[in-house]
Amino acid sequence: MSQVDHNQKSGMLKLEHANATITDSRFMTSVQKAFIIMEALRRTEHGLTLTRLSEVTGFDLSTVQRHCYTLVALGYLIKDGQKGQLHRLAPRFLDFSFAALRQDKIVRTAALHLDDAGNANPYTAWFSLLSGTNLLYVLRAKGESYMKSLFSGRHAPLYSTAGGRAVLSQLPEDHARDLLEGSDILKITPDTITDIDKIMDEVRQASIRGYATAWQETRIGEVVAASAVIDANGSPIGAIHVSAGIDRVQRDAVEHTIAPMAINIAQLINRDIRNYHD
Amino acid sequence: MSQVDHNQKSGMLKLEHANATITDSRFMTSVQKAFIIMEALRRTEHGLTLTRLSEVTGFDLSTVQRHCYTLVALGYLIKDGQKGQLHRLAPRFLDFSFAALRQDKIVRTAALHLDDAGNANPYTAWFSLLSGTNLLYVLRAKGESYMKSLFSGRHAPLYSTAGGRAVLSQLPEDHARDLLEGSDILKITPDTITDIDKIMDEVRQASIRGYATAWQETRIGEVVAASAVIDANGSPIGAIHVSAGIDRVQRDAVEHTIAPMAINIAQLINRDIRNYHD
DNA sequence: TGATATTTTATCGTATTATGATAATAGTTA
DNA sequence: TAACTATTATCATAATACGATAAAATATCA
Repeated sequence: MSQVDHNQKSGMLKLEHANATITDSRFMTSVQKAFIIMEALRRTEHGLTLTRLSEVTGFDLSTVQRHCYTLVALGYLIKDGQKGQLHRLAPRFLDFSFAALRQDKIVRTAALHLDDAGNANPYTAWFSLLSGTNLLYVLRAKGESYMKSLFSGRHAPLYSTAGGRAVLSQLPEDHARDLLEGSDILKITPDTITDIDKIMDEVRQASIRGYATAWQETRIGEVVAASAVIDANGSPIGAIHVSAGIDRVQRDAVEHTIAPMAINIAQLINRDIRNYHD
Repeated sequence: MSQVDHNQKSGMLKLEHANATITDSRFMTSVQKAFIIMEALRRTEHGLTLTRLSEVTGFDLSTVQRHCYTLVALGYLIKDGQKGQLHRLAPRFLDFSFAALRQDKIVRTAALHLDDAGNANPYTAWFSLLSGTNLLYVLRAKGESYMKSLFSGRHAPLYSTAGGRAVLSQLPEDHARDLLEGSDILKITPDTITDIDKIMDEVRQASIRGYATAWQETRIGEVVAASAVIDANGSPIGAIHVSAGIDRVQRDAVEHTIAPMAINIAQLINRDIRNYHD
C-alpha cells in the first residue's frame, strides 16, 4: 500500500504545481514550494541559477531567492559553478535515502532474498519499485553477493576508519583534534583504538606516509588503507579506501599492496580536481 | 569547497533547532521545520507518531500535524505501521540522492577512477565524503567493476523493461494501458518495442506465464526476465529482474534459466509480504 | 463489554511571516 | 565607461503558519 501512495501523489504534485488550486488549511504551500524547487533542480545536470529557477517553477524571483537561501543555509543545496550561481542538490540527501530504504519493510525483505539468490548463481538480479510510469531501481545483487552496496549512504566515524584518519591527517592538528573530541568514541571491535592521543599518533603517521590504516577497527578480519581526497582549496573532503581480508595482506605488506592503490586513485582524483576550471 | 559547506551548516542546524534564534528575514522557518522533522524521522528505525515527533522536535503538535500532512500529500513521507500512525521517509528520496551524486563533479571524477581501479585488481575500493565527524560512503568498486551499483536510484520506463511489463501484467488491463499511454515512448535501442498494442501483447503473455521478458530493449546484448512483487492488497508495487548476457541465454531457454530465478525470488518476497501483520 | 485515557483529526482567530515589488549591488559585455 | 544582466537587500501588506481548543477515532483496562 505504502509504495503506491506516493506515485499517485507524484501526479498530484504536478497538478498542484500547475494549478496551485489546493487550499486545504492543513496544506503548507511554503513547504511544497521548497520541494518543487528541489524537484526542478533534480532534473538538471549542473543545477540552475535563481532566475532560471524562477522561470522554470513560475515562482516569483523573491520566493526562489528566499527558498534557496534557506535550503543552502540548511545544507541541502550547494551553490556551485564558476561564480556560485548554480544551485544543486547536496550529497546529504543520501542520508534520507539510506534511511528510507532501511525503514521500508518490503525493501528489507527483498534485500534478504536477493542476497541469497545472488550468492548462488552467475546472473544479475535487481529489485525495482513502481514510481509513476517508471521503475525505480533500488537493489542489485550479482554473483558473489554485494548487497551492502545498497548501503552506500552509510556512515562511519572518522576516528576508527582509515579514511577518517586520512582526512584528519590533512587538517591542521588542532582542527583534527577538535573533530575527534567532538566525536562519540566507541569501541566498535576489540581492536578499535579509542584513546584520542593514540588516534592522533595514527593521524600524524598518515600525514607523513600519505596514507592511513585501520586494522580490524570497524570490521573484524578486515584491513583498510586510505588516502585523502583534496578539493581545489587544499581542504580534505573525503578519502579513497582500499580494503582487503586480513588473511590476504600481511601487516608489513600494506605499504606495497593496498596503500599504493589508495594513494594512486586519490592522486588521480586530486589531479583532476585541481584542473577543474569552469 | 562545496562539500565542506554543508558540514558547517549541519552544525548550524542543530544550533538553530536548539535556540531558534536566527531571524534573518530571508530565512524560512517553515521549511526548516519540515527538514528538522525529516531528520528526526531519518534517525528512527520504523518512523514516529505525531505525538512522538512533537516531543522529539519540540514543535507544537499542530505544527507537526500540518507538516506531516503536507509531506505525506506530497509523497515524501509515508504513513505506515499497524494503523498508519508511523510516519517514515519515502523511497522517493533516492531520486534526490541520485541527482545529487550525478551533479557532483568530484563524485563523478571519483567514480571514473574507482571504476578503472576496480577493473584491475581483487581488492575493494571506496570513495567517501567528509560529513561532520563522519564519513559518508558514496561509491564502491570491487574486482569486476560494478560502479553502476552506485547508480541504483536510476529510473527506467515501464514499457521497455521486463520489470515494467511484469508490473503491468498484474494490473487491470485498462489501467495498464493508461499507464502506457501516459508514457513518453522512445526507441531506446533498435529492438525496443514502441507500439502500445505490441507491448500489451507482451504484458498479456507475462500475465499468463508469470514473468515478462525484454530482449535488448534497454541495453544491447542484454536479456532480462522479470516477475512482479505484489503488496498485501494484491497490487503490483515493483519487480524482480534477472538479466544475462545475450550470449549466455538462448531465446527459447529463458523459461528454464533466468525466468525461474526471477519468479522464485519474487514469490519468496510476496510470501513474506503476505505474512506481515504488525 | 463499557469506561477512561490517549492519539489523531478538524476548526478558527490571531500574530507571524512569506510574499512580491522595488531598490541596491555586483558582475558581464560591448 | 556605459548598458545590461543577475544577485542580494529592504519593506509594507496580505496571506498563512501558528497554537489553542474541540471532535473523532483508537487504544487501554477494569
